[in-house]
Amino acid sequence: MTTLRQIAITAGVSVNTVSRVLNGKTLGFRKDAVERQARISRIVEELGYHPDGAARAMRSRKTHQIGVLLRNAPDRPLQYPHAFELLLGINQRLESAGYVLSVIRIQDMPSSGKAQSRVFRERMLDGMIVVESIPSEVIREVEKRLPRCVFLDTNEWREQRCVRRDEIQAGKTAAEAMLALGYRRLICPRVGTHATPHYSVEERLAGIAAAVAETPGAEMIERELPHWRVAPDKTQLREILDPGAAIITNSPHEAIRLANFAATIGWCAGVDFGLASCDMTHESEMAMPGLCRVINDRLALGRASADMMLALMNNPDAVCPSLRLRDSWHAGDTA
Amino acid sequence: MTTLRQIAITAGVSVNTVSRVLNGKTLGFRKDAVERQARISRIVEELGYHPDGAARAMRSRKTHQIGVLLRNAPDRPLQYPHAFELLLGINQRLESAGYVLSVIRIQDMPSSGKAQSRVFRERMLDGMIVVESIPSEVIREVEKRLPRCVFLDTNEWREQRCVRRDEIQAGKTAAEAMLALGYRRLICPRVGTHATPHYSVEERLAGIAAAVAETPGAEMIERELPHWRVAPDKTQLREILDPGAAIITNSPHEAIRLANFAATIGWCAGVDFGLASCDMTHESEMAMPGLCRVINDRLALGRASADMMLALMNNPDAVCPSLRLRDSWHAGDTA
DNA sequence: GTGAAAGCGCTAACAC
DNA sequence: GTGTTAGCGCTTTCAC
Repeated sequence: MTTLRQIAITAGVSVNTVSRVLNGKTLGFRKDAVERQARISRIVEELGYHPDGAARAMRSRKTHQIGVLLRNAPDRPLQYPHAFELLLGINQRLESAGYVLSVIRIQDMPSSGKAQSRVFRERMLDGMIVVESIPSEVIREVEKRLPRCVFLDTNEWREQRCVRRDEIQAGKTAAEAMLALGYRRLICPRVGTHATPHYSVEERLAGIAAAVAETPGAEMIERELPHWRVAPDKTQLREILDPGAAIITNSPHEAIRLANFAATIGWCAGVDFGLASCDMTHESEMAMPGLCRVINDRLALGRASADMMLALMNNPDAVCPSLRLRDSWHAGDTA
Repeated sequence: MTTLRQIAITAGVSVNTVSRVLNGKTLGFRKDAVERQARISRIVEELGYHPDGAARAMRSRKTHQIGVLLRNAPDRPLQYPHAFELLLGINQRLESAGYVLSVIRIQDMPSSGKAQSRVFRERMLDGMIVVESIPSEVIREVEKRLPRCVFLDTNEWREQRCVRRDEIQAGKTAAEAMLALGYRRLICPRVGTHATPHYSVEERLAGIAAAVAETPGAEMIERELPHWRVAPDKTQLREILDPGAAIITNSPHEAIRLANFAATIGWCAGVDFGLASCDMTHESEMAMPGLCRVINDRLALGRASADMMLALMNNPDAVCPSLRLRDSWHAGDTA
C-alpha cells in the first residue's frame, strides 16, 4: 500500500509537502514551487496513491460515515420494502457530499450485547438517520451513543430533526379526489393491526375523515381486511367490495390485491368501483401504472433527511426544524 | 470522548493493561489480578467507554466494512428494487460476523473524479460485493482498488467468487409447471430491450425453450410487450393476451400488470388464461399472493455472497467456487 | 514554502 | 502479569 511517506521519499521531499500538495494548501508563489508540485502530483498518480481512510478519520475525528437505522422486527419479516427508496434518496445526497452510508439493523430490545451491530460497540459513525418505528427506549440508547440523529418517517416526532410525509394531507388529497369524481361512499380497508402501527395509518384516516366531513352526503366506512396471505372466498369478497363506492387503501399493494380479487368475481376497478391508494412505490407503479394514488416521493424524503444531517455535520448545534413534505395526486384510470 | 488512557489513569494502571482486559487477553492466575480486572471492567462501564473504530482500523489494517456496489444508471431510474432484498440478506450475515455494510452507487463511466463515492478515493473498504450489471471496464477499475470482490447476480460470471440464481432452471421450472397443468401454448412477453439486459432474461427463455422441446405439441411464443408506462388499448390487449394459453413473465410486476389489463376486458387470470412468473419479490407477493411463480429467495442469495466474502476475509486466497442457487415452484391460483 | 516533529487512540513488541 | 515504548498514516503546529 502506498503511503505518504513513500511518495515523499521518491520525490525527495518531506511528508508534509506531499500532504499539502494533495490538500491544495500550497499556493506556490515561488518559481520552483509550481514545478515541484507538478512532479509530486505525477508521482502520486504513478504510484496509485489513495489516502487511508482510517488514518484520516483518526486525525480529523470524523469517519465520514452516516448510518441508516432499520428495524429488524419479528413481525416484519421483510422489513418495510419502501425503506429502500428512502435509503437511495439519502445516499444521493450523502454520496455527493463525500459521506458514506452504512446500513444498520437493530433488534427491538436494546440488548447491548454482541448481537447488535459493530457500530454500537465502536465509534464508527458520525451520525445516524433513524428510519422506521423504533421503540423509544432503543431510540434513547441510540441517541446516547451517536452524536447526531435525524428521524425519517418514524413515529418519533419532535420540533427538530424529524422528516415526515404529511400523511393527513395524503389522506385528504385522496379523499378529495374521489369525492370530486362523484363518489360518496369512501371505504377504508383496515388490515390486521400491527403491534406498533405506523403513524401514517391514523393520520391518513384523519385526513379522509376531514375531507368527508366537508362534503355533504359523503360517508366514510372502515372495513376489516383479512391478512394478505388469506385469500377471501367469493362470498366474503362481495361483502368487502362495495359496488359504486370508492376504496381508498393505505398501500398500493393492498389496492392491487383488491383489484385482483375483484377480477375473480368479474369486477373491474374503475368500472364497478373506484380504487385509490394513499401511497405508492416504484414496484407497484410498474405493476399497476393506472392506479389512482397520492404520489409518495420517498427519494425526496430521503434527500431532505440527508440534507438535515449534513447541516448538523457542518454545525452540531444547527437548528433543524422538522419537515412535513407534501405529495400530489396522480389521476389514474381506476376511478 | 472516553479513551483507553483516561481509563488507565482513573484505574491507576497502564494503557496496555486496560487494552488486554478489554480484549480478554489476560488470564490472571495471580490473586489480585482478577480483582484488578474486575475494577477495570467496572470503570470501563462507568465511563461508558467505546473503542474508536478508526484507531482500531488503523492498527489492524482492517476497516470491517464491506461495500455493496449498486449501479446508478440513467436507464434505471429506480435501480432494480430487488436489490434491497439481496442487500438485507448480505447484511444479515455481515452484521452477525461483526462487519458493517456500506451502500455504494456507481456511475457507469469510470470517471475517477470527485463524482464517485469517497470509498474509491480513500481506502475504507475491506471488500466489495458487486450487485447488478456493471460495465466490465468499471469492474476492472473496482477490482484494482478493492482487495476482495464478490459478484452477486451480475452478468459477470467466473469460476470463482460469483453467486447467481439458476435462471435456466427457473425458466424450466415455470414452464414445466404450466405444461403439467395442460397448457400447450406458452407465451413469453418481451419488454423493450435494455441496453445491457440482465443475463436472466436470456437464460429463462432458454429454460422455457428446453421444457417446451421435451413436450410434444407444446409451443413457445415470444410476444412484444409495450413499456410499462404505455397502457395498451383493448384491441391491442386482445392481441397480446391469448385465451387458453399460459403467460410466463419475467418479473412479477409484469404478471400483475397483465392481470390488471385483462380485467379491463373482463378476463381473469387462472380462468381465461394461465399466468406465471419466473421471479417474485416480497412486495409483489403482498399484491398478488396467488400468483403462480418460481420463488426467488434473494435473502439466501445475499447470504451466500456474504458467506463467500467472509471466507475471503479469513483467507484472501480462499478458493470460492461460484454458486448457482435453485428455487422451487409455488403453485398459486392463476393457472 | 518547506521540513522536522508531535500526536490522534490503539495494539503488539519487548523488558521487568 | 504488567508497564514502557514504538509505530500504524495522516494532519498540524512550529521553526527555519
